[in-house]
Parts: sequence; structure tokens; C-alpha cells
Amino acid sequence: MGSIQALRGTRDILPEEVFYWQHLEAVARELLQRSAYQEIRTPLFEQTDLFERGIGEATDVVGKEMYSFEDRGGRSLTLRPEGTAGVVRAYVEHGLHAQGGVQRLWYLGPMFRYERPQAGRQRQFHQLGVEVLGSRDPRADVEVIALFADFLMKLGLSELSLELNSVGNLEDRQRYRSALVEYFTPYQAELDADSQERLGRNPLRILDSKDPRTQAIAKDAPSILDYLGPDSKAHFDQVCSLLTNLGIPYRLDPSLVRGLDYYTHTAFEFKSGSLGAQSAVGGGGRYDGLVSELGGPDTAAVGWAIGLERLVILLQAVQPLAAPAVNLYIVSRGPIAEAKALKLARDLRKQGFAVELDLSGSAFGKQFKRADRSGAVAALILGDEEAQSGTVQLKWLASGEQQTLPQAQLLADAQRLFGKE
RNA sequence: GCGAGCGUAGCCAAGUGGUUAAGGCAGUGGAUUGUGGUUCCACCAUUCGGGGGUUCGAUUCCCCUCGUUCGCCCCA
Repeated sequence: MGSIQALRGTRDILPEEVFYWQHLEAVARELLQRSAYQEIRTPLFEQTDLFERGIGEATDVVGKEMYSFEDRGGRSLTLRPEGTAGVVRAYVEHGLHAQGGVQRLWYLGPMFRYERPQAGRQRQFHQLGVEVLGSRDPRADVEVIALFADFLMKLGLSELSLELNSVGNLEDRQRYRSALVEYFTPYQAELDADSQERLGRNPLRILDSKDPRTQAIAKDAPSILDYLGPDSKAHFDQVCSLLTNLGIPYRLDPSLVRGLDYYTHTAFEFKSGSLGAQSAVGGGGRYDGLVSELGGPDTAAVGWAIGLERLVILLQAVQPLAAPAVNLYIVSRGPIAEAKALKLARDLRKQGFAVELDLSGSAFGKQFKRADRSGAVAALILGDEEAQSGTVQLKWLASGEQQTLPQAQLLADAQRLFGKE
């Protein structure tokens, strides 16, 4: 075809699907509002530097997945690959920390990553995220996780599993890292190629390799949880017991490592088995170092992000939703009737009804087919006879019953006839 | 970036090395129909994702390319 198509990794959300998005957004807004979170909207592009410093130059996201380009002024810009860096930038830039106390923020919008598209993965995708800034309290970690769980439950997706880990602080991780290198080095030759390369660069990542031989070796590797310092351990134990307290089930997964450098302490993911190769619907954790890294005061923070395309995939599987149907469908034929139908539609809409007017002018038979498909409770029929007599024929689509009445009376009685309960 | 499968109309889909590429749904136009949704007729792919090659001839065989799907990597 010579026509222009959407770019690879991007797609149109058509009306039949958009209803799922609206539903999910409505549920999220309501829940977040009730939990005292405030929406923040940050730009879709930022200075490239923000992501390099925030996410970490060694990460794959920064190293090979960013949409970076120079603008006409020669500045290096990047389409945001995730939401946290921008939110923290805004937090610092506008001195939100100076308002004191804890800031609870949420955002929703498109993110961009240059990757090969796959089930549940696109180049432009959408995330819903929350960030709690200014609290070191383990209750903040748990509040945020509980919020995620509640959101899933409200969507009817309570079968997702929560995986939990702590990656400790910088010192904990350094000690753990050397322990891992020490453990894996003797096996080096047996590891898969990727993992061999990761041994020097990022040994933590070896743990979640999918290669069976590597997995077998990694099974007996030391656990990060044994390398947490006393403070880290106390924090994590608190998080675990508070979750248990709330009755939120979780599974400890010492191999859970998050891909962005800014994470510290608590790390978690909600997983599903029905997303093809992708299992994470959303994930997050603590990032106590990021605010200061980006030039703000030392500020502890926790948050998460959910991949909305993935959520929509799951949502479509559990609850089929249809776009709201119209209440009334108006069918007309002949110039006078058509003009009256147009006015009738407008008058009924003023009364609050959802009215669809057939614009085709085709045979009544075809117009009725469309009336059925519209989901309306009744069709209003205006033909030559009705046009002349000033009446309208009313047909209940479910029963097929018909009645004729004057147009003025229909308008006067509309609330009673089609009353919205 | 790497690997595998798949590209015939808006959707589903048959098909063949040889003058006009089945069919269904949807759509468009018209006729018919007043217990108005029926029925009928016509239209709806100068072309089989695109380009090149082999051949007298290719949608069919070969190569390249693009797209798509799935997987690896990575992530949400």
C-alpha cells in the first residue's frame, strides 16, 4: 500500500478499545484522589541529561532505548522513557520539598522507548505512576504497594502476584556484588554468553537470566537478603510485616532486580502469567538517592509505574466492556421527515438522552439494521406519513411493539417514556 | 541489535507458472417493502505489502526490502 501507516511500535487506540482506557483511568483517578494523591503533568521531552543522570548511563534504557535528538537550537532532548525522572525534576525545580511534609503525586501518559515491539511492548506506551516524596517510613512503601493492589482489585485483576525484594543501600549492594562475582567466577565458562558479559558489568542481572543452565547455577548463589546492613534489614522487615498485617500476600524473590539505577531498598513487581513473554504489569520501589542526585535536598521516595497497555490486555480478558449505547435511534426518509428528525434529535439531546440520527437516507430496512446495532432501546420513525401528520412512530427494539404519537407529545413525555432510571 | 513465522479488499478467506484473482461479512447506489428491519439488482483488488530477478508469461519460483506477529535482550 502506498498510504501512510502508523510507525512501528506505535498504534491507534480505536473506539472499541478506548472504552477500556476510559474505565481504567476513571477507576485510577477516583482511587488516587481518595488516597490524597495529586496529579502532576510533566513534559513529554526533557533534557537528555536528566535521564542519563537519573536512570543511570549504564542501564539499557539509557544506553540503547532512548529517543534522543537535537532540536533546532542544538540542545540534546529525549522523549521521556519513564516518568519518575521528570516528576523528580519538577519537584526539585519548583521547590515542592519546601512545602514540607510528604508529597504524593501521580501521573499518566505516554512514554517512549526504542525497542522491538512484542506482545505487551511498544515504542510508545503508557504508564500510570505514583511517587511519594519525603518519607523514609516503611509505611510509605506499604501504602504505595497497597494502592497498587487496591487498584488491581477494583479492576477485577486480583489474581496478579506480588514479588518483593530489597536491594539495600549502596554499601549493601557493593558487598553483595563482590559476593556474587566471587560465587559466579568459577562457573564463568558455563554461563550463557549474556551472563558472562554481565559478570563484570552488572552481576545482579545474572540472577534473572532465562537460560536454564545459568538458572541452575544461580539457584545456589548468595541472596541479597543476607547482605543487608542492620538498617536496611530493619526497614525491609517492617515492610514485610506491615504487608502481612494488611493481608496483602507477597512472595520474596531475592533475584528481583529493577532495571533502573535509582532504586534502593524495597523493590517489587506485580506479575501476570498471561502477557506472553512479558510478565511485569507494573513495578516500583524506593529511590532514596534520586532527588539529591538531581540536585535537590536529600529526600527519600517510593513509587511505582504500571504499563497500561499490559493492563488493558488483562482487563479485556476478564471483563468485556462495551461502549455505552445510545438511548434512541432516529430513522427517517424523505426531505421533510429528515429535516424534522434532525430537530427531534436535538430536542431529545437537550433533555439528556443519547440520540443517534441515521444520516444515510437509505431504505428503511438498512436503517433498521443499524438501529439494532446501536443498542438503543427504541427507534423513532419518521416517514412521509409522519412528516405530513406531524406524528412520529415509536418502536421498542426489544419487543417490536409500535405506537404512533404526535411529535410534541413525544417530546413532552420523553422522560416518562424513556426515563433514565 | 539477534532469531523464527506470516503479508491476497475494511474484516474473514479460496486460489493458480498462462486471456476476466472464488466466496462470505461489512460498505455504497437503486428497486421493493407500511404488523417499515424483507427480498432483489448493481457496484465494491487494472491486482495479490514494495522493489528487483528467473521465464514467452508470475500473485504463484528466487533474492532484497518494508511491515507484522512471536521469542531473545530489556522493561512497564
